[in-house]
Order: sequence, then C-alpha cells, then structure tokens
Amino acid sequence: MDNSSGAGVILYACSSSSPDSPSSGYQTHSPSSQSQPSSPEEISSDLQHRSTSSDPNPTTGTSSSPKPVFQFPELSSTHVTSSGQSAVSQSLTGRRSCSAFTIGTGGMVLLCKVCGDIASGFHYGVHACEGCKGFFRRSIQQNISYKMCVKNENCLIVRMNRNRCQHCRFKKCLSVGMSRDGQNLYNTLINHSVAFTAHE
Amino acid sequence: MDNSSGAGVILYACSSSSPDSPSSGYQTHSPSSQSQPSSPEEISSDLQHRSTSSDPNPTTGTSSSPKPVFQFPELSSTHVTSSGQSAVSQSLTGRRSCSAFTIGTGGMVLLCKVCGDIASGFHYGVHACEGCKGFFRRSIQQNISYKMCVKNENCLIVRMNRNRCQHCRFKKCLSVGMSRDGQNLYNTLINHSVAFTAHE
DNA sequence: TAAAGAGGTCACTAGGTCAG
DNA sequence: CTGACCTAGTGACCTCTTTA
Repeated sequence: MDNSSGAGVILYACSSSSPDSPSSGYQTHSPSSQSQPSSPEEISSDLQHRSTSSDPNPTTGTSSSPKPVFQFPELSSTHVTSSGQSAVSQSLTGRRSCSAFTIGTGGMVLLCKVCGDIASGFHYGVHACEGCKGFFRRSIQQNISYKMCVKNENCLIVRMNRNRCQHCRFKKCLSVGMSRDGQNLYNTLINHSVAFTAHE
Repeated sequence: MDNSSGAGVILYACSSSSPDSPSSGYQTHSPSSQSQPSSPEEISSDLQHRSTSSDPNPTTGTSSSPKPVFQFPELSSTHVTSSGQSAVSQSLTGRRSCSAFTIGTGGMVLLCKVCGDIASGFHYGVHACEGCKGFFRRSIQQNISYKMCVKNENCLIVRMNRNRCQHCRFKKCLSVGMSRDGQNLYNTLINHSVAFTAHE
C-alpha cells in the first residue's frame, strides 16, 4: 500500500521517555489542518505507523489493512467516494521546503516551525522543539504578556537567538499555528462556517 | 438494535477489526490526542495507521466495503444533518439535533454523545468515539476520582477541548447515559429523556 | 460465518519539574 | 526563564467474546 510504503520515517528528537522504547523514530501524524498564517506549508501527510526502527513488534503478526480515510467534505459539498480508495495523495516528504529533511536511512527529521531546531514532536498543533513547546506552554498558562519588542517586531526566530525576544518568539508561535487546542481549527472553521451553516 | 432501523447505513469510524479483514477503514484523529484533532476540512490526508512496516495487506477477498469516515467540525455541531435528510431514526437522536447525519451514499455517521466527535460505535450504552470510550473505561475500571473542575463544572465538552477538564468530561459521560452495562440505562434514558445529571 | 462491543496495548503528547 | 526529562493520560488500533 502506498501509504505505508514510501513515506520516510519521521524522526523526532526524542521526547518520549518510555524506558524500553528505541525512541528514535516515530512517525508523526499530524492533524494536517493547521492553517498557518505565515508559512502555509502543510504537512501533507501523516501517516503513522508504529513500528519504530528496531521494533520487532511482538504482537500479532497480522497485517493491518490499508485503511482508507476520508475527510469530511462538508465545505466543498462534494461527495465522498465511498469506495475505498480516496485519492489521498500522500505526497509526503516531497514538498516541505524547510521544515523537514530526510536522512540516510530514509528517516525524516522534522524541524520546529518556530525556530528551526529539531522538533521533538507535534505540540500544540505544530511540530515544535522542546524549547518552543515549553515556552508556549508557559506563555499560555500564566497569561504572560511579554514586553514589547525593542526592534521592529519582526525579529527572526532561529535556534540561536530564540531567547532574545520573547515578544517575537511568542508571536511566531502563534503565527505558525500553535494553539492550546492543537490547531487553528477554530479560525478555519469560522471562515467556512458560513458556508456550512447556511447549508443546513 | 433499534438504530439500524433507519434507511441509512450507519457508518462508524471504525471499531471492528477482524484481524484479517481488509475492511477496516480507520479514521484518524489527530493527535489529538490529546490533541488533536484534525482537520475537518481539508482533503489532505491524515491517514494514519499503525501497522508495521509496509504491509500491503494481503487483500483478502472478503471485501467488506471500506468504511468511509468523515471528519466533522465540532463547532458547528449544533446542526449536523447535512442535507436536511435526517433520516435518523435512531431513537435518541431524534431529539438531539446533532448526533447523526447522513452522507451521500446513504450512509449515516453518528456522533459521540459526549464530545461530538465521530462515534466509533455504541459503547457503554451510548454512541461514543474511541476517545470517550477509552476515557470512560479507564474511569470506571480504576475508580478514578478526578480533581475538581476549576471552573463552574459546566465545561463544554467538544472534541477539541475534551481533555481539558476530566471532571466535566466524566460528568458528561454519565449525563448522556454511559454506564458499565449500557443497555438498561440507555432505555431508561429514552423514557425519561431528561438528562439526568448524574453527580458522581 | 460476520458484526459488534468490551477491554487491552502502547505510541504519543500536555503538562510538571528542576538543574542550569 | 529555559529546556531536557519525566509522568499521566489519551486514543487509535487490536484481540477476544458475545450476539445475530
């Protein structure tokens, strides 16, 4: 099946801490929907599977089936092909210009959308490193309002200087789509909600 | 069960999974997990599956049709019946405007009574998604008593934020009728359509 | 048989912790 | 304050058992 095949394994920096787990590579599944105001490159696919690189996967040799999945087309009103195949073009790896790259083994490393560091997972709706994850968490937990940017509010946020300007870092977090609920679904829906509700 | 009475085919998100059957059309949600979430609307994929490395699935002939699955944006959950059809003959659903809707093929998708996500089946007496099913199972197995709601104990439980307040989520589970032996309670609820506020 | 639900598993993340 | 590490859940997927 296509989905399981080609896609590279996505390697996160680590993050999980199960003692036995090889921890090297999982794969991500991303909700794929975040609408990102700034950099609209989405993750395109998300296929995930369990076996990590070295996981023997003791349980059950049974192969799981291909599992077609459909997104609900409500907005576009198009129907859904109920036949299995949905043309989910999984163009995975191919097109992310900057937030992921593949490595020799075929694995793929995802980068933090905020600062470009190695992502440790999919946090608050985007792939993010531990640092930006923690920063964002703190920002939303206590309702921190950072002091104004001393420059033009457009500081470049990269790993090396991500701590220089909290204001711009937080702004970047939001602009790439971080949110408590994991995605900007809300805004997206609001935009379309007219069409949707009008329909019914 | 009564719900099958309606004309439409009821499509669950998945749930059945006979080992060999190719049929499983699983749906992903996003990470939801927690997070997760996933995007209702775009067509991009979000397919996920866990099976180990590329297993093409032996293609057995059994051919149960792959179950299409739709994402539904919970924000608009107040009205879901797309196409005004609402042939939902499902007893309970009748009064709840939001627990099912039909799709093009005539199938019908049921929604989780707790959070409005796509239901994966009838669990513990109500239609529930995998998440709420698992949550309720854990809650009753180990006798978890969740810590108090930090708000007014009336948190809205929808897919996006269902993990925010366990107390309210569990309360919602009970209030919609989930119970270890679902059936009886379910019927009971039909009779007294009033949602009893089980107060744990 | 197949289909459905109960319960189990475990990859994965939100949130907590605390040395630096 | 930061971020690497940890823990407690979460939920997608699975197996087993029961029912039609």
